Amino acid sequence: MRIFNTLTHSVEPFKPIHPGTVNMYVCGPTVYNFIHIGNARPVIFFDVVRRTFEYLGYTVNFVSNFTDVDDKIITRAKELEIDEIALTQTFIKAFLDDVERLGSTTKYLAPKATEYMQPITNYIAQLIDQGFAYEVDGDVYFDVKKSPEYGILSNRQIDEQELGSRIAVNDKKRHPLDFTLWKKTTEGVKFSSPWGEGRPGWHTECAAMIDDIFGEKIDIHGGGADLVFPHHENEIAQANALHHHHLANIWMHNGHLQIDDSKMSKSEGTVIYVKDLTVDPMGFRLLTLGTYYRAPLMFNDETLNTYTNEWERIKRTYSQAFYALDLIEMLDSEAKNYPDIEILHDRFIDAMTDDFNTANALTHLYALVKLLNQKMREEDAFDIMLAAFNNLKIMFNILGLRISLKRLSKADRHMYHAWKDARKNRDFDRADQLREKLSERGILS
RNA sequence: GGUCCCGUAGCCAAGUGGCUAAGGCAGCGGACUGCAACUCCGCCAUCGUCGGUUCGAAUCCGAUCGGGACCUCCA
Repeated sequence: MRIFNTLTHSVEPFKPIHPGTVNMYVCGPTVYNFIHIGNARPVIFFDVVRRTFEYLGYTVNFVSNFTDVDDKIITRAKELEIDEIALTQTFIKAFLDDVERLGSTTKYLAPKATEYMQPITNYIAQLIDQGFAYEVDGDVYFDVKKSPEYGILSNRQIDEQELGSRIAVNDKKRHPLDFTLWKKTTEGVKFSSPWGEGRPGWHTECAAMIDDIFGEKIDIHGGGADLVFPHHENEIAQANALHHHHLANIWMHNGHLQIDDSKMSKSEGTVIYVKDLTVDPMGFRLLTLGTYYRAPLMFNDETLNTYTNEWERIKRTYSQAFYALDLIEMLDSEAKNYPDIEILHDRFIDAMTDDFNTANALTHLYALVKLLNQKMREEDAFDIMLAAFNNLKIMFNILGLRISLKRLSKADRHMYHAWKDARKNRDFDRADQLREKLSERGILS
């Protein structure tokens, strides 16, 4: 397995800290709204990372947090005139529903900031004790000048930044890049701390959770490319201060989704939510996997339709093979080995282990689909069909492409054979009736 | 001002020094078929522009044009 590491800016061989185990953390959502299709990219991609490692035999400890205390949450709760707890509960559930719809697993450790106050305040206290943070009027800031490596991840010189380019400079800070660890809060949900009532800063939340949950450096830390600076830079600064390491061996960042239809641009304020996707979510998942994860992902109606149709095509082949094999009761048979199929499988895995090159992996999946279609046109190629089908299933599992089919009932089998007989006897009225029924059952497609 | 991406056929997208530039969609031409759908076979690009390095470049360097990200809480 080779992975591009933002920290070293190069592709590196993956070496787990503990053999056979991958400890990974992905920055989760701030739960104040539904997630949009851009948020869906890491949800899909890092799920595939996890599945790939699991296929390779690793135990993956996957953690992704919920930021459930934040200014945006306070603002949104006021807008909707509900309390913050109700708001975050609503959107945590909505998030998990979307994750499920996108075909990613929801079975992972998902710590909430509000439930980690003790570890977080302890973490901040340690930073103050060791001289890396300072308190001003109930706020606590991290002192970036105390961190000699500050800028190591994002390759920035702290004094060359255009200060206040987006946000007014806060004069309580010793240096404009100093970031908030604890923020004095007068409204909304607040927590007590040695520095008075307030709430934790976002950057310290993730760092403290990782510290508490894993207790050591982790293998992989992931998130969107926009998090490189300042969020992940700040996480590294804190870990470096307390533990003299970079928090994670490998930092992975997915590129952004680009909507090139101006009518749907962010500047127009029209955001597409995952919950509002009208196509099969698997089509969207395939679209996401069709592009290398670090490259920008082009999204528009045409690309969405292309991949949705592609998914229909793949699904059709899979389903036809499934029923063809079920009809002759071969689904549970032992598959033989065929070099042509082994090669496609191996190439697929090679692509996946080459920094998760899903775009290349898909070409081998397409080749397998084609092979399966060729074999289904032949009269008696069931052995090789079975082998191809089983391998396609493996690829589906790694990519998280979901399809559930029910095995044929006795009635289904009768209907199928009746259809075949009707065609043979040139009773086309009856054949068409049966074809329609079989299509409704999903057996013919 | 700083850091960093990208520009490959109508569309999406691999490839990052060397056989005739993957793959998919769309298109075109065939085959199969009771009809239709599905499916299969075949065809379809010299890599934004200019210059340089090299025996050899889409791949390296420079310039230029065009698009984009980040520079305090946005995946």
